[in-house]
Amino acid sequence: MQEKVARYIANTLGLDEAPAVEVPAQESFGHYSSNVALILSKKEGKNPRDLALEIIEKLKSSDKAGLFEKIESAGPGFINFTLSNKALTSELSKLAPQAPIKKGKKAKVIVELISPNIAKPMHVGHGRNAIIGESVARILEKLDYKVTRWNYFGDWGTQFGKLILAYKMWGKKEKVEKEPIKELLALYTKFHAEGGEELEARAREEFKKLTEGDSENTKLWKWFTKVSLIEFEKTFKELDIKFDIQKGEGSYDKKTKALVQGLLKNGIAKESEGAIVVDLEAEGLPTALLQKSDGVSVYLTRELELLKERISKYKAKKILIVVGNEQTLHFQQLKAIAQKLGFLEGIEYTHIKYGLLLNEEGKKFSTRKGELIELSELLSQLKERTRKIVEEKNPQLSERRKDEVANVVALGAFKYNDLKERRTSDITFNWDKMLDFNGDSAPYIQYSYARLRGIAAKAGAKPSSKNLSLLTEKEELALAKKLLDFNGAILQCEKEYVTSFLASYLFDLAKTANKFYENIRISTDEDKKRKSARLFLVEKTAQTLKEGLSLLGIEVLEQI
RNA sequence: GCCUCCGUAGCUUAAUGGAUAAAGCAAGGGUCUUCUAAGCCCUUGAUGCAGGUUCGAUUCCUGCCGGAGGCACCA
Repeated sequence: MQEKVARYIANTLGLDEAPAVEVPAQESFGHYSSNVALILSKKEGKNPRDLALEIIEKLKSSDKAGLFEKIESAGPGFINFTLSNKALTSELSKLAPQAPIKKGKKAKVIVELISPNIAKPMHVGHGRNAIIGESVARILEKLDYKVTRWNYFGDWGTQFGKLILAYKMWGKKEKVEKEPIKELLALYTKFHAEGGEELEARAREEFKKLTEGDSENTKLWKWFTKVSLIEFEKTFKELDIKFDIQKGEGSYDKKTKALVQGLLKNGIAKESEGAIVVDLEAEGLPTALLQKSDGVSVYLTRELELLKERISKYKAKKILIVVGNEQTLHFQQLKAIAQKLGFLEGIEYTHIKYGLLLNEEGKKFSTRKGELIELSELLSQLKERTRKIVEEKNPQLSERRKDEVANVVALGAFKYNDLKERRTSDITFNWDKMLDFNGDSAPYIQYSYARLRGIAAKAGAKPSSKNLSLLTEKEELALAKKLLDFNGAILQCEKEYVTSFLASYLFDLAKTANKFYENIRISTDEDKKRKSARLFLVEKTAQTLKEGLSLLGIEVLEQI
């Protein structure tokens, strides 16, 4: 909206040099004004204050001055505009129906949502990863990109040698079949408890055999993978996430030999202490390891193969990897090598990073101490606690209804908690915060949606965009203005792959809507035309809240 | 030791280099004969320290202090 006005003003005034006019992306001037501020950046030879005054003069004498109710200078370099109600409501009527944003033009995007480890439970961090990734994927789809959601799971490495050995020594088939991940984790933990040089050596031997295609080990490895994925699937379903492709690291291992040979041939890689490395000093990065001295590939090398496949086979134009901050260096090395190889011509390869989830003491959760909060456990606890809150607040609902509300509210709160924050710095896990359903939270927005739906259902009239000019109360105009900013919030999210703009937009919209129906009674409005116009506002707001939340992967309820 | 991220109100967070630094929670006060009180209204309260660049710095640069993460045979 502001951009539109800015462009309009620039056109009116013949300001071709766009840099002279800047418009803030976010409003910072009050809750209810339909003001638009222009900030004039310094131009050569011109003082911002003089420029502001000059523009105001031109605006006032222009033929379209009637679009604005107030045009005034607000300090050096600032101009305040107040859009006239007429201009505002005419914009609003264009929202029915709203034109979709065709920006992506079906370009192929791969989003790596999550990379869980086989035979280990997913913890809260994985949830954060998937929630952020899914929301970014949905936002890109909304903008007309063709998104492929990817689960690149960890099924390779020495720890699988340990697991295979542990199973051979102590494993029971029935137990693994009954509770796969729990049992496999127990075997892995037992292995570490027993410990010792000899066991470690034998585990390395088992892994070596697996890489060489030993049939018994391969069979076990495939089995562990299969049962783990079946169990993961339950959690993905709960989170409402579906993958287009699920592949493990192991499937890229064999090809790495040729890749490493090629890198050695063209001089990108070299030998060092029996291992094969890439020197990245010119890029300002530490040396990267490609192959261990025992000839086994590492994570980085397998990911290079993965990247190659994503570009050549899947024709991806953008590849977005959602993974925590702590892998920044790894990703930088990966990207630097890919660039040396010429993989990234015309390809965007981005690390969407997020802050670590820390325990209540502000430290990284330790796997060894068993501190990790399991995702499935967290989700069921969350639902249980939410169910109690529903029972308290809305005892009149039927039992089935209470379950449904608890599910949708609990998941919404959990997801919103991760999506509302922009920062890449670490966040501390906190039950109370997650269960706080007041204020800036998904339940607040879900509540507002349900209220609006309730009003629409009880109004006894139909919405219409015919007489929007009858909307003159400040709460109505504020809501109208907010509605116009939806697309802007989405585009802003896309720019930096950050979901917080949308989340805070939706919270703002819900807040504005709350003020609207708190102050303006709709069902008793005797002016039928105005009532229909108000119901149009109600309908549009509900639609926008629903669609916005769905871009965050959050559902709404008609009743709460 | 080196590199990266971070430091804003009692707590959790917001602010393309712009206006009087914005919210939520917590605390205190008010508000349900009227479309759902998970709501609405009011009050209290902040940029780690020291410089620099700029008409203007929470934002950019330098140093210091404090926190977290990473740094070739793990992923």
